Amino acid sequence: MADKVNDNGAAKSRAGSPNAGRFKPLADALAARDEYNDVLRTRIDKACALLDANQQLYPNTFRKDTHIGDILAAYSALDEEGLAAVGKTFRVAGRMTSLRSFGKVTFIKMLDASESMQIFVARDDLGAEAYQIFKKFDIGDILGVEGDLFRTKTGELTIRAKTVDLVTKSMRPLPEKYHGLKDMEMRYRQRYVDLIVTPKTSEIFRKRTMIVRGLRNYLDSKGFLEVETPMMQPIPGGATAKPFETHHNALDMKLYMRIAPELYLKRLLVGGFERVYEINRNFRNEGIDTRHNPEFTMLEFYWAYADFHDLMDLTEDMISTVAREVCGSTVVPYQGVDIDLTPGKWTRMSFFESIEKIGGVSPEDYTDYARCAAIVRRSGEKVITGEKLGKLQAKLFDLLVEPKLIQPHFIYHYPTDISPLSRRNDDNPDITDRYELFMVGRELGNAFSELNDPVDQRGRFEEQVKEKAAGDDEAHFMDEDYVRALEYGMPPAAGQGVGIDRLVMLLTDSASIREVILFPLLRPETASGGGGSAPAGPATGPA
RNA sequence: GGGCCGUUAACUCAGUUGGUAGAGUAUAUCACUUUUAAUGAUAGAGUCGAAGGUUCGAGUCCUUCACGGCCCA
Repeated sequence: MADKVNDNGAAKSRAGSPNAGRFKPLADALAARDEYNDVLRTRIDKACALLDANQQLYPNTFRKDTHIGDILAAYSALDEEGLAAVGKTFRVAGRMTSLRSFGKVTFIKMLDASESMQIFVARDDLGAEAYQIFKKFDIGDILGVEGDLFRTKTGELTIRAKTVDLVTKSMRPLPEKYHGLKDMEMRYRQRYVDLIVTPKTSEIFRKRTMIVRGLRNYLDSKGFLEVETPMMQPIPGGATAKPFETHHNALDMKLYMRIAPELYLKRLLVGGFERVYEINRNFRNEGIDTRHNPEFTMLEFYWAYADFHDLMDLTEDMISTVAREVCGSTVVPYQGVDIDLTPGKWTRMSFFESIEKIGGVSPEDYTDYARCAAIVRRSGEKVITGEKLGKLQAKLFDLLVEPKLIQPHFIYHYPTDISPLSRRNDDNPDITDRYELFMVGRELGNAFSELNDPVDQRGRFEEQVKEKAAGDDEAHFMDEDYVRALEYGMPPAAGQGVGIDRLVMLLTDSASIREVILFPLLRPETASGGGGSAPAGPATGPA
């Protein structure tokens, strides 16, 4: 099939090469996917020619001694004379991302893990033979360069190459240098390409790491112990969500991917750990949109001998500290709006007060089942028969209040109906000492004083089991072992969950959760569907 | 699950009332020893997401499907 495509002269030269056979599997695979175009053919021809010239394509012998970022940091301030006085050569390695050739002299840009900088490659510096080889290298190849520093006529700090070695041949072309990679699907599917050509993308993921590290440092400094609890659970608990199911063969046992670590972390409070946290993945078998990915990262932490008021103070301090570390300010821009995370500026308002003041629904309406249901229906949400008042009120809140909470808000005293793991308020058993944290119109955290009365907890689980039986597949399971743990006695405590992906979205000004997850879940590629004609994975069944 | 939008060269995008498919970048060849999206010349490169339909004729109109994006539930 490949033979039928018009070949230019270069391919004919490959036909006579002793190394041509090495590339046949690649060419065949590309042809089978209808990807075998001129550009790829030329790359193979050039790679073949390099082999013919005894040039290894993937040597692991070059060793760099300097990162580009270190060179820029140390020498950006020096003028031409200062650079000449450095009297040192540097060995750098990275990907060639652009190339401007003037015949006997070429400027390239090299990108390594730290930064990008210009390299000046002249025939007279390399020697004619090495320069001929260099001219076979392509944009996208990983090169190793040894050279010294100088400034070009336009003043740019540049490495003058004494040697240029091929470190890794790239067989595929990079996207266009000016417009970059715009196709969202390809950016997500081929994140490796996105990371090469979109500086903003690698910046987001560096920041993500800084954010997670900042949270860890903060909690560690407060005496919290990081722990790891099961991701595969026989009884999924700790949240209202649909779990993924899986199966353990040797034990012939149904297992669920966890929807939250909560119940295990609280078992640790029973066990005597007084401050614990976990940062890890949760899995929820629900829809995918700009703020939901089936697997997402959550911070949960539990603090004995504290209550939800203590948590609010800690949360303000923790998030503003991380924002300052990562963004340099406690005021961060998000999609055109400045969000003020400065401690003390976070609004604290009760759930019902927010429904009245922000949602514009009077107590006569939201405390009356029929009126509440009518407002929910009018706002476009369904009311399920037998649904509890607390659930309707929560829907009211979601519809009328949440989208309006742009600046940080702690909304506290949630209805007990929808808070099966929270401690009841001492003065009013219908509400709990629970809050949720909102900003930019979405939930960022969920926290409460923990319910540690085993009798109350058993009753709440039983309520949930009834709801599950009535068809609510998000309702909680009964967890006898958890209740048994409480029966041993769990110290009074408060705990919180923080959605890390959403926090990263906020602190990196990202509109979609997929921008802050390296490999967001996508449907498998198909031969005819988007994202280029890339391989269909094993997940793709017959049509 | 519903609505809207997108899918054209490797990348970024044009494509008129339906009449044989275009540009820039990239690639190849040539020229060029200080460029910054280098420049100039020449050339090659397309299953117009897939499958049906309407039509003398479909990138364009219709239907279904796939993948993605945004909004809603």
